[in-house]
Amino acid sequence: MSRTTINDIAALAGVSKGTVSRVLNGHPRVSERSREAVWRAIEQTGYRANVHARSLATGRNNAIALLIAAASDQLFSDPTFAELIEGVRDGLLETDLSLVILMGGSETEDHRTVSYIKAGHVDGLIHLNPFFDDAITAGLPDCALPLVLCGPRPPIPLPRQNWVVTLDDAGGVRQALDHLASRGAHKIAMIGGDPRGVSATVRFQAYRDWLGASFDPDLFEPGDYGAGSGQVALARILDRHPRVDAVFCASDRMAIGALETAYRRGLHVPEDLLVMGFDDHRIAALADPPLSTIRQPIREIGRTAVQTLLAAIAGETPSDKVFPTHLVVRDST
Amino acid sequence: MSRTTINDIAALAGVSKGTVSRVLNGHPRVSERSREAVWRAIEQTGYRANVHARSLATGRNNAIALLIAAASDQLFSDPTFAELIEGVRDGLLETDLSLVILMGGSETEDHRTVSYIKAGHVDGLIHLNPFFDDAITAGLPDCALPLVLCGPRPPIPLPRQNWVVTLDDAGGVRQALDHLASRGAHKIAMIGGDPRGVSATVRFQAYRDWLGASFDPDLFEPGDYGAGSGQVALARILDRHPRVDAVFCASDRMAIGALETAYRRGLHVPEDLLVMGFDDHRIAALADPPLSTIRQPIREIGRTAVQTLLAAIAGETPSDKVFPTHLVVRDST
DNA sequence: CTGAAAGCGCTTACAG
DNA sequence: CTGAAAGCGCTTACAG
Repeated sequence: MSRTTINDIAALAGVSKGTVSRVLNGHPRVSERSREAVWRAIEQTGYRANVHARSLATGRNNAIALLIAAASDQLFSDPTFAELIEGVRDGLLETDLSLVILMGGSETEDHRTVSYIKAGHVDGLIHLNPFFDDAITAGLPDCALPLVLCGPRPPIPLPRQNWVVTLDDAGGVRQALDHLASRGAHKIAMIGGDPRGVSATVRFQAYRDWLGASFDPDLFEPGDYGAGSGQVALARILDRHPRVDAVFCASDRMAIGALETAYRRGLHVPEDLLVMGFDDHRIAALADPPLSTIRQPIREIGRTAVQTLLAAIAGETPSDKVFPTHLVVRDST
Repeated sequence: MSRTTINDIAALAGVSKGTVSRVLNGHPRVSERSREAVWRAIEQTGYRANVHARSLATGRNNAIALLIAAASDQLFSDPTFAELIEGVRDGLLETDLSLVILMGGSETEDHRTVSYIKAGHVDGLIHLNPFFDDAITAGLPDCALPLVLCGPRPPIPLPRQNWVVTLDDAGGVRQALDHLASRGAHKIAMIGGDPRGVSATVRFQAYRDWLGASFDPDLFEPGDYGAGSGQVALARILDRHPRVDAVFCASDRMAIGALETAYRRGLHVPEDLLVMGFDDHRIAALADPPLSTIRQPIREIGRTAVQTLLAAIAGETPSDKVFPTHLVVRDST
C-alpha cells in the first residue's frame, strides 16, 4: 500500500534509478529502449515523483507565491483582481510549478507571509497589489528571491531582483481626460482608488498634472474601487460642486455607482453629466447607459508577470513591461 | 552564503543534530542546558528547518489544499466567500501548515487540481463550494486524503474520509419564510443561488417544501448570488406576478439588487413588498432600508473546517458539524 | 548511454 | 538525556 518510488520503477523497467531519473527529467542521452521501458512502468503503476525528495536534491521548490497585500472584502470583490489571478494561472498552465497564495492584512498575517517566504518555500514572488505601507513588501528588502510587481514600483526598499509588469496608469488617465475634454467637459471630477495603493496614487497624480493650475482638490474623492464607494463619492462631489459636467472613475464598478447617484439625482448621462470608468470589465458594456472606459489588458499582465518571473528564476534578465491602455467610447460620454 | 543547516546549529550548540531535531520538535526529554544552547544558536543564525527534508523524513507535507470548484467572477465577488477563507486562515494561524489554494473551472484547471492532489502535495483537503457536477469532486472518490466539505454533502461518490462542516441551510430558509408569513405575506417569491451548487439546491428544496401544495414555480427565479442577478430576477418575477408581497433572497447581495428593482418600480419596502436576504453580511445593515436576513456563522464555519481536517489528519474521528442560523429582523420586513 | 555512489537536510528507532 | 547511524526518495557528477 506504500507509494511506489523510483526504485520500483527501476526494477520494473530493468534499469537503474539514475536512468529512471534521466527519463523523468527529459535528459537527451537516454536510449529509446530504456525510455520506453521506463514510461511503460510509470503508466502501469501511476507513479509520480515525490516532490520533496526532488526539491531536496535539486534545491528548488518548483513553487511560486502570489502575494496579496490586503485581502479585504473590497479586494476579493474586485473582478479585475480575479482576472489578474486568471492571467497568472494561464501563465502557469504549461509549467509544473505550483502556486501558493499568501495574503497579508493583519499583523499576524503579514508576519506569517514574510516568514513563509523566508523559510524558503518558494522560488519567486508575484505581488499583486503593492501598497505604499504594506508590511509584506516592507519585510522583503533583504530577500534574495526574484519579485515581480503587478503595479507601479513603490518608492520603498525592494529586493534587489525586482521587476514591474503593469499598465500605463498615467497614460490611461490622460486618455480618459482628453476624451472628456473633447466632449466638451470643463469641470472634470475624479473618483480615485484606495490611496494606500501605488497605482491609485499614480492615477491621482496624473489627474492633478493634467489639470495643472486648474486642479481643485474638492473635485477629487477617493473610493475603494467598489460600486458603493462610487455612489457615495459622486454624491459628495455633487454636494460641493453641483455644476460638475464630467466624472472620471478609477474603476468601472465605481463608475456604475456614480451612474446610480446620477440617476437618483435626476441627472441624465451623458446629457447632464459625462461618466467614465477604467478597466473595461464586462460590466462596463452592460451598464445603463453603457460605459465609456479605459481598457487595460489585465489578464495579459498576469500572464506576463509569470513569464517574467520564470525568466528571472532561470537566471535570465527580463525587463520591465508597461502595457498601453485603450480608450473605449460608449454611450456614457 | 549557503543556507544554514541543522549541522551548523549542532556544531554551534555543541550537540548532535539528533538533539537539535528533538529541540525543534519539542521532544520532552531534552536537558534544559541543550535546549538553551540550541535555541541560542538558532536565533543567532536565523536558522529555519528545510521543509522538504523534513517532509521527506516524516512523510508528511504540512500543507492542506483549499479547493474552489468554479473560480468565476461571481465567486470572487462574493463577500461571504471571502469571509469563509478568512475563517480558514484563522484556523490555520496557530499551526505551521501552509495553505495551497487550488481552483477549478476549466477542464485544464480541474485536471491540474486533481493531479496536484494525487501527486501527494498535501495532507488534507477543504472544499469550499461543492457543486453537483464539479470535476474536482468527481476526480477524488479514490483519494485517500481526508476531505472536509463546507456545504451540504453532495449525492455523488466521495473519498471515504469525508466530513461536512456547514450551516443548516434548510432551517435558515424556514426561519426566513416563517418570519415573512408572520408579517402577513401571502405570496412569497424566492430568488435562489446558482443551481449547480449543492447548498443552493437545498435552499430551494426547503422553500418548495415549506410552501407545500401552494408552491408555484413561477415565483422562483435562480440567481448567481450577485446584486445584478437579484435585480434582474425580481424584475422577472414581478412581470409574471405583480401581486407578490414578499421576496426571500438566498444572499444579501441579491436582496440588495431586489431592493433596487423595487425602488425603480415604485414599490415601497416594506409597505408594498417585504424583502429578506441571507448571510447577514455587513452590507445588509447598510442597505436602504436595512435588510432583514438570516445570519450564518460563516467565519466560524471556515475555522471549524480546519479543526475538523486537522483532527482527521491526526487520525482522530471528528464528526460533521451543522451550525444553526439566526433570524435578524430589520426594516425591510 | 548507463550504473554505482554520494549527497540533499531532516527524523527517529536503537543503544547506552 | 544523547550520539551514531540508517533512511526518506530523489538528482547528478563520475566513471566507464
